[in-house]
Amino acid sequence: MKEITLKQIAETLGISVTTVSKALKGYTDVNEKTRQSVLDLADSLNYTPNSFAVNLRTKESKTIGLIIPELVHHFFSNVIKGIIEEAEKNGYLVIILQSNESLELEKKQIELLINKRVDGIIISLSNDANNEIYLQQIIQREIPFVQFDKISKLLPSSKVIINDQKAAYQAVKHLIDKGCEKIAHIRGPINPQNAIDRFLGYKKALEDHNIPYDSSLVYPCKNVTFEEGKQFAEKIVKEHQDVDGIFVITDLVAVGVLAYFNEHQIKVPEQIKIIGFSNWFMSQVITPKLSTVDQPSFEMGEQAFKLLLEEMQARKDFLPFTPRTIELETSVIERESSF
Amino acid sequence: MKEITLKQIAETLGISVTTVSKALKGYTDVNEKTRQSVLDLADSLNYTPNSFAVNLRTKESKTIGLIIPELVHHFFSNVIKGIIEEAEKNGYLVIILQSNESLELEKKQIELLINKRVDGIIISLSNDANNEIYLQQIIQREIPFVQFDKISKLLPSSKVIINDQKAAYQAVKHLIDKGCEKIAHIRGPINPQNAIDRFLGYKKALEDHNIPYDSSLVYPCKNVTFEEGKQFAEKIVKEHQDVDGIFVITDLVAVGVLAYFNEHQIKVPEQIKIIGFSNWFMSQVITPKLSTVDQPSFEMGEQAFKLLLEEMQARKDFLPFTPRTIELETSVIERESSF
DNA sequence: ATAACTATCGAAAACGTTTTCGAAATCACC
DNA sequence: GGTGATTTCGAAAACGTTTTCGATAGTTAT
Repeated sequence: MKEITLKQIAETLGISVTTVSKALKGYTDVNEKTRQSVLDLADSLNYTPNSFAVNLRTKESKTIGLIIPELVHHFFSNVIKGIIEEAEKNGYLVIILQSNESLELEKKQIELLINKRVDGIIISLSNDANNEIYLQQIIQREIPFVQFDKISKLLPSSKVIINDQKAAYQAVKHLIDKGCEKIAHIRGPINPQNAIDRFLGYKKALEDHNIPYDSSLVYPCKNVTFEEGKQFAEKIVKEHQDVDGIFVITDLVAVGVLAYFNEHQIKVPEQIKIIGFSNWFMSQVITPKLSTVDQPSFEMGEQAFKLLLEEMQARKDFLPFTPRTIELETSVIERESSF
Repeated sequence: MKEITLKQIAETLGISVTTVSKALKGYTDVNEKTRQSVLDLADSLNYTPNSFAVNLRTKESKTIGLIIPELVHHFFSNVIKGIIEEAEKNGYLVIILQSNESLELEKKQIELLINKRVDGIIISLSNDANNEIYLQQIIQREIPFVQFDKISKLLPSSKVIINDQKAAYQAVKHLIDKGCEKIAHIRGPINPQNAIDRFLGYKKALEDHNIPYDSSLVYPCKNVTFEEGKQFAEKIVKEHQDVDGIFVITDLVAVGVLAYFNEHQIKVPEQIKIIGFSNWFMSQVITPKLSTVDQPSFEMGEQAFKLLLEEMQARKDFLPFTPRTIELETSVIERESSF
């Protein structure tokens, strides 16, 4: 039950640890015969290098950290999947942590990862995060670092994003094209960049189509939940009887809106048209099926890891590295809720 | 930008590495004055121990591995969340891998984790896994090991499960109580233990209520998807016009069934009543709302980690350890699809 | 004064690997 | 047979920590 080490192999073969190590790592200065005998013995003993020792020696662990606000979430699940698969292809493992949208926790998680000495960090910020010291610290320590989705523009790191403003613009334009003339917006919280951008896209689409902007038609979520969707739906129809379209920050909330309308016999899309964001799976199975904006979540994860890998390799080779930003395409998906 | 080490602290303070280490770790044989000076300097330099060296020295990494069949999955997302939170409370980090329901990948992932020398492994098996060598290997190597949800009874490890047979029995009994007399079952794949147990629960419930079992009413899924739900729904109504109830292996598939029925004006629950399994979030937002069996997924994750921790600590203290199995409670949730 | 403690420190080994550098042995060539 | 090149090997240092085991100096008891 003892662990197999280079030393043991060396002793049974009567050679030095150095030679064993070299044989296993494909160095050329080892005789083909000894090389084979090492390989054979290592194989029969099921030898695998002690990763703790390798980490210490090479100063890397082939492990990255990932921090997201919320695990039980269709969009983030897909991103995680993309990151894990791409990481595995390149020999990296992924440690996942949750910030639960709490600055306190986010800070703690980052410190955990730094102390753990992961080779790199990928993060989607919690709602209130912006340019905190603990985030700058990552960059000061020259830890490879990629932001995605909910980013801080102030932090000079690589980023994977969509053009939220443009995507929102297209969503709202879709409602206008369908005949909506008074469009409400259930927006995300005040701070996150993507909530701001989607709001700006909403506003711009109205302006470009000569619809006056009315700030009382904008409802900011606090927690971005299904329940909030129901609450805002009620508020909207009570405060503005003539609203005929709603653009919602994300599908989960939009589904809440639909649920309220279904319960209160408000016809969608006849009376009010709705479009969500992110293309959650459930959007296509509810009644009526929810129009939305598709966001390439899996690909976002893949790209995030690729950017991180670029930086990790540059740092290892002492090459200069300048952060890159990748912007992925989105598309409006028209379903029953906006026919 | 250099890493702070014990050696550096020792040199600036003019004392030995040993004393610095002892001061930081609270040994009693170090003078209060030197102790304070060490703590102060370490603090101002933001010293954190190099985890690679600590791992090597202590032979543990405070990291566990988690393998699940599929990340984008309401049930598993919740379990993961439970595991991560409980792990973090106890100072452990979690590496997550996906088997994608492939034996090949599952084997590879386990080898990755073993080579990584994680302190323990938690797994929910892929559908075809049973008692493979690479699974036995975990136990032979005495790596702390916990199975949950999709388990192999043959592997002597701790387990966190529900009583699938009982839960299925109650689901089917619920349909019978509601007046169903010809109940079909869309079951999971052939191999997984929980699919088998749910099927047995279905059968037993029929028998106990004097409803003849008819194997042609049982439809086994291959991939357990939304699409399969739609396909089987069509098959069922074509092959058995008089079916008045369906018990479905999991909500995702049940939602597919509902979707087909909605599209083809088959009234649920009037013509056919449906009950799913697992209480996915979307079940409460579709029309009609889906009855289901609630499974405490988050708690399952918590318990899984707790069992793993028990074993990790026992092994560290060279205490004997006997695997334990925890069985969590389920409950039928009655919604519109079975009124 | 000596003996026996106590308090405080540090040298050194150990964890298992990687890599540098040089030594020894073999070979080729004139 | 001497020179230089090539092949093959291994000693040793290094990564940064933890822990054992003495050593020293100071203190108390006799």
